[in-house]
Amino acid sequence: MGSSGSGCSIVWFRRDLRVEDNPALAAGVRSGAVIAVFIWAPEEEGHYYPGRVSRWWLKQSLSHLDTSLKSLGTSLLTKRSADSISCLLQVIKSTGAKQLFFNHLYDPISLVRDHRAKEVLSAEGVTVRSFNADLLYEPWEVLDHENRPFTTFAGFWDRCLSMPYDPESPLLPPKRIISGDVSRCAPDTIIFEDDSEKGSNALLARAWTPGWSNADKALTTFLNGPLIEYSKNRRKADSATTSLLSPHLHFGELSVRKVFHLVRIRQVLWANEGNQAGEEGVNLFLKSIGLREYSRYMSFNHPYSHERPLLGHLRYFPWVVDEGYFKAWRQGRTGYPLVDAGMRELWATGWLHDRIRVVVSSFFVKVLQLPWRWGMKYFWDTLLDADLESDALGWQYISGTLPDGREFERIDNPQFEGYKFDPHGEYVRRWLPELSRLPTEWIHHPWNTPESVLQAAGIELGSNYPLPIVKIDAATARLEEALSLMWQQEAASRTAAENGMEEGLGDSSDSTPIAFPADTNMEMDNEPIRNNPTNGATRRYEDQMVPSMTSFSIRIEDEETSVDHLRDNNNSRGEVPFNVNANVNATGEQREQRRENVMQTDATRAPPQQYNFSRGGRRNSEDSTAESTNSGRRERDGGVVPVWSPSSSAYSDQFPVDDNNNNNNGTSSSYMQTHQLLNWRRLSENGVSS
DNA sequence: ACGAGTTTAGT
DNA sequence: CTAAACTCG
Repeated sequence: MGSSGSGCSIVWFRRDLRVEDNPALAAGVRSGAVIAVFIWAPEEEGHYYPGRVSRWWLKQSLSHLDTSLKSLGTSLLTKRSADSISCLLQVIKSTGAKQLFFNHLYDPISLVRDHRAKEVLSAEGVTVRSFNADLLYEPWEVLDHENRPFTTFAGFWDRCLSMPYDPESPLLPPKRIISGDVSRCAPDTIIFEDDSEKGSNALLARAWTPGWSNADKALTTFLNGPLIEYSKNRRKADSATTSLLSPHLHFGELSVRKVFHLVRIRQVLWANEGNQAGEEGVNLFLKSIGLREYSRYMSFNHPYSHERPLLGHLRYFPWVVDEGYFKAWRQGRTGYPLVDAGMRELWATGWLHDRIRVVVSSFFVKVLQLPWRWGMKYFWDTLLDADLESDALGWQYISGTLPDGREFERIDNPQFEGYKFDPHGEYVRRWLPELSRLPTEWIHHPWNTPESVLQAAGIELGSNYPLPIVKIDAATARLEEALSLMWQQEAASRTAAENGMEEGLGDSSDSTPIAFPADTNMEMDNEPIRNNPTNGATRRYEDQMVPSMTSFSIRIEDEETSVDHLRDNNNSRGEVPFNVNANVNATGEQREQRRENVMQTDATRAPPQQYNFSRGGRRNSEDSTAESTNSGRRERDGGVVPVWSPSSSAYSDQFPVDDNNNNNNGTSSSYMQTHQLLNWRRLSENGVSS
């Protein structure tokens, strides 16, 4: 039966570890014999080597997938390599495969690698096709009325929910898979955990069952239960009423399109019944799905956003580089019970309620004023559902580096949040046994608890539970100071730029990020922490400067050019087809075609890489902007243009003239775009669907 | 990333 | 008078 070699196709599994609604797999099955491959190449991830619990999940999930594939007639070929592409080449050579199918990823590393994979393998005569399996809509499908990417979540999500066509319907799993011949291609054994990790991992299996069909069960459970109460319960730190789907979603065990469809069915049902709460819950849940979508959207449109704040002024924020603070935060010894409980839970379980993630990260950035990339990296290392795109988005929101994020100057007080999210202190008592006898009245602020009460509860502050490592009012003052410093430096650098100094003042010379601390492996040493971890630690202010990403060349323009740029730049970028919207009124079949073509086209026009929004708009300050919609401050951190090919680093063509198209006199490409926009409108008016 | 309470802009 | 925008813990 092994249809020997010729003509068989490789389905390259990555973060789409499911057989259901997997377009790449479906395409492989349609075209004949299939070789399913997973390549473990963590070296490619740079310092984002997956954490222990994440690797544990991956291991389980792969073995689950292998079992499913075996029942369908093939199996999963696992390879270990430092370089996915050369590994694919090797598999292709040894099996004679003629096609490669895979599903899209949107993290910066994958964008570059997958683009290269297409170039390299196509050059070898392999047909390469890629698909959307991770999103409701591809990032380039969701544009504003001027065909530019949205810069706020609200705009983005509104658009997603009102697109003229529905997300693709989920595909059924294949009934049978014809196995390609892998007899000449030896599988590698992948080591996902070392011996020291096995013990800790054993506990995980009690709480979680990875694997796509288990994901499906988890989804059903959620839909039939917690979803109705979702809006009610989400205020609580403790509730088991979250969907618990995120790790499944991260590894693509669950199709977000399926989730969306099933949830929408519930929504219609409950709307008909007049179930107000249920409908509200649905909207909230969908919004969290939307944030996940948006994280991919942001990553695609601003691929450096996991390294670098999107609002430029944050570049000048004097982060407190203090590993003592960092350690206290990690160990749950900050002196703020809600924060500490969260950090202990994270450490113990790899899981944290969404609400508490906000609390601990906000504390990290606003009170401790540590560089947010450290926190993000710690989340990456410890979360079971660690997801670079989602976490980058989350941390950027918290850090106030997004136009619709929380203002930076506001400090969330863990004491008040404690009584909001954990009104009875149950959550704190569960994770901080040393406080378990403290009455609810004091549970979220032990530092001003009367001595007698503390004694009765067996607490000695500074000894078995720390005093606050930073007081809130001190933090507020320090934050104010830091912010004014930041604005000063920002202004200084702006005038420097205006005085004709080098435009590209963001490029590599002054742009090393604050390095991760040496012990970023984050394993918690059990050394008891002193009362005040900052004693003796040198506290210094440093810029968190623009990191240099090896794969991209980053350009920072000044304002004048970026405005022009906004209009007429069609910066070239490999992945996005120019005519993405061209057949909006296409049939489903045509749309599928389009879907499959996406990311193969080279003559492409990206939506302008622009981030010139005003933040906090209305409270207009010193600014001179003439932008019609934005009245407030315009950030100088305007267009940053990722260049997709790692090799083409020279940025000679700052205003590339479009050679396929008629020339660009300011609005050229918008002829097409306006044209398409009309189609879109017409389409939705006619209610055409496919 | 909130959400309840309050102010202000818009019709 | 309603909706959007602020404020604030």
